[in-house]
Amino acid sequence: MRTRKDGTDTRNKLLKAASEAFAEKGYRNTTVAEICRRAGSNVAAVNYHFRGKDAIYALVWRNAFEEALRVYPPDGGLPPEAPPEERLRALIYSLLHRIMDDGRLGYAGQILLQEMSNPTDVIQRVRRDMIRPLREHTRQVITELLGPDADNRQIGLCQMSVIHQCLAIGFRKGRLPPYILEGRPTPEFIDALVEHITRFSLAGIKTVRKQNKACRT
Amino acid sequence: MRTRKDGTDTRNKLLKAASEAFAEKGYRNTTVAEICRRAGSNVAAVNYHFRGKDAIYALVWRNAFEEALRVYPPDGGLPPEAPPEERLRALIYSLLHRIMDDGRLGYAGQILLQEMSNPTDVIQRVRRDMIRPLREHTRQVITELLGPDADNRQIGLCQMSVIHQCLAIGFRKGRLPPYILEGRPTPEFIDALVEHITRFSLAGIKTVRKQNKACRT
Amino acid sequence: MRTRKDGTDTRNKLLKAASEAFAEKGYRNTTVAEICRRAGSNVAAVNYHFRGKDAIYALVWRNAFEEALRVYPPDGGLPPEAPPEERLRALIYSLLHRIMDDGRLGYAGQILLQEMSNPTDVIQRVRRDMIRPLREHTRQVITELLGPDADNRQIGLCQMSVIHQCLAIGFRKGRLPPYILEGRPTPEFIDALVEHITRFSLAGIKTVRKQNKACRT
Amino acid sequence: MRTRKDGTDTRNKLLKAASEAFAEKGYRNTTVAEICRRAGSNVAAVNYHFRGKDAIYALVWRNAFEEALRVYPPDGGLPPEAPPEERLRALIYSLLHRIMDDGRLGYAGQILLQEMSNPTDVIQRVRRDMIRPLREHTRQVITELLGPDADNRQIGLCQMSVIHQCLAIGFRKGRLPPYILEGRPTPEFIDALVEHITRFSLAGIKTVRKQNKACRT
DNA sequence: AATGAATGAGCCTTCATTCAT
DNA sequence: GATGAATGAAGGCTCATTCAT
Repeated sequence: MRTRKDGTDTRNKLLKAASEAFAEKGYRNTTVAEICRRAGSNVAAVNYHFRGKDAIYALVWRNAFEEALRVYPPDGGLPPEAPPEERLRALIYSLLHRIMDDGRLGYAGQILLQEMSNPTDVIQRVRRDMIRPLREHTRQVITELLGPDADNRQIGLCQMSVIHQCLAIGFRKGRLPPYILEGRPTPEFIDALVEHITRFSLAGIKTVRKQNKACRT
Repeated sequence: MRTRKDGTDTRNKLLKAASEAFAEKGYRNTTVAEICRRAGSNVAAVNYHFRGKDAIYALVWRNAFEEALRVYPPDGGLPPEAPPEERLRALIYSLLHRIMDDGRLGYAGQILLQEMSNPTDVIQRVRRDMIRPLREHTRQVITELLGPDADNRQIGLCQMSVIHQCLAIGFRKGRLPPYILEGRPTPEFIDALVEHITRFSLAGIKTVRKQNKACRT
Repeated sequence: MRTRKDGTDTRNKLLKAASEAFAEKGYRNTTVAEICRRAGSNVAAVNYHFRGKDAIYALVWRNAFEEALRVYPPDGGLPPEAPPEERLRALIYSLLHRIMDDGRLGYAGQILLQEMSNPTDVIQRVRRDMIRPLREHTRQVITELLGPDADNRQIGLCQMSVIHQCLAIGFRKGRLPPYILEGRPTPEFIDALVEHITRFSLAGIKTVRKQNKACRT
Repeated sequence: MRTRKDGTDTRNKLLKAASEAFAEKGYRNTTVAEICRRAGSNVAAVNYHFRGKDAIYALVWRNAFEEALRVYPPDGGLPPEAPPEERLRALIYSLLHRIMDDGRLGYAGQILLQEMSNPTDVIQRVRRDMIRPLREHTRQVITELLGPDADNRQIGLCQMSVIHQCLAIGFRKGRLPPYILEGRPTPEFIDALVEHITRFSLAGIKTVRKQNKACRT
């Protein structure tokens, strides 16, 4: 005999099923029917509990994003007065782990990754809104590192240089050449990555800064 | 009365139509029907002349890639003996233009970009095969810059750091914040970008090299 | 804590909500869900209190019909001995107002109109049953006007001629050409209409009557 | 072994199947699937040959309308100089037959009727455009009958009075009381109807005209 | 008395591909 | 060599109704 559940139950099942599916196959290759099947529900379940495919995806993505930020906060627990070098490292650490570590993150990392390498126009606004604070934070750190003489364009370019070194790894995840990483990413490997990107970027930023001073003199 | 074409004609029309369409809307949002309509052929033409959507896409992408490489060779015309710094700059110059300059490239740049920001699993192998030589070339340059003490992982990581700074711009194209670029990318802007990424990367690479020496001593 | 209602409350809310909805969008374009939403109840309410969509619609329509008849009785308050010409005018007056005047009728007029211009097979029987007395009344008046020589078919045809001139206006309501009516129907306009249809019909009926006499002679 | 037909074949089958279905059940109660089934085709056939349900319906309706007009032209073959009384009769004859006579009209009459008693917003524009000339014609005849003193409103109202007496019969078709008509409408019955409506209307119109003269004097 | 989660049947549409010509 | 009619599989969604609570 079937028992009518609480409703939260099915909803959560759906959410979980959707997370799994989206993580594995991305938005486009996941069908509503499959989500419902995985959740043991009827095809109409997604449309009942959420508004449709788009809506449940937006929710799933949002959850994943928030979960990732909760587990790996971008400031790494450092106070705003900490030296910007350390805050840069923390920031890189956070970003890399959000993308790579599915150990503690469950599907979250995968979902983020899927959206990143296969962007959907379904959540454009949500995504932009949630990423903005992160960008502001990064910008702040880089601004400090570049010093008072930096202009907006320089800040923007350095920001891109830093962030995309991290994302690069994400894109490549699972397709990394063996001499960089064998098998799944270990914590040690991620730490090594953090180290590399931090040093590389700090050197780059300092160069830009130096060149600025030279110009000004 | 219609002239019996020799088949190359229709084929080329299809190829061109497909290029246009894929450039504008990407793989997934382009329908076979539309390609054929643009080519003035019937819906079956793609399947007849090629094997199907996947096949024509692979071909189109391949052509775009080769065209881009022809117009902007990665070595920038420099001999292999040129100083690695200059060859790095040439390489970055080449990559950036392949992605951003649709003036001389026609659809090619757009197609590459589409695939980059919306990767298809349809051409994975083709893509990997064609990119490999580029990677080898980059690797060579970076190896020289890092000096004899660098290990494979370091080389790989620096390679990623460099390449993905370039790709980042590609991803963002059209969505760059106004203080970085207003309107469409001008040659001057691309040159500035080349400059930034080159300096930033050289500084990063040198840091890695220095740190290696320190270790060894 | 919510007060346990006695059930009449919710029921009435549903009825009112349904009236609104049906008046605005007609039977087919109104969903059970919307009715319940408007009534502040849950989706099952309609099925619980009534039998389903059909049943509540039948009820709503019946109510609207009765309300309209109450406000605009077909005899217009005239005694049965009043001259048939005046009773015809009263009858036309009543019918036109039932259809057009939503000022005093609330949703009733709209609902009647919706059903008229978009007939449902859901309430066929109810409708026929409720309309029958009206028809009898009209028939009586027309019979008197036609005189003793009229046969059933003539009576029936004249009845249709009269009634459908009125309904015509209803169908057209809101889509009347500007030289007939600008904006919403005013009482004066409706009066003018009553006048037109009455005169037109009386002339028609008299003609039929005269022709009958001629035949008989 | 299946033979690929001409294409016109299937298209026509679909058109015919759609006509049947729409005639029997109206737009809303007809499913694309059923049309295709009746035509012995695949569910996608309608979308392939036409654009979708709406489009095939618009076409079917248009065909029905034109067919009806072809078989029963509104001027009944009379020259424009014929006395307006006769032209009115012809017009009524034409309209009534278009609606009632499915003997010579096939599904056309039914389809027109369906749309009339269950209007679709799918073909609003098409419908209005095709009906306009008819309206103009009717207006012309009535204007002549009303004489030079009639104003636009009077013309419009008389037009409605005339037309809707005809349509009334259409609405009622199949539900006519036995003393008006038993069984299916015979040509004789339709002729009698034409006679009734013509006389009734002429009397009405003359009354309006007389009253006008009175006013003017 | 009332709820609301859950269902299932159905609908229209899209699209890559096939096949007879 | 080329066509285009035809297919079938799938997809997202709507909605009246049911059922356990």
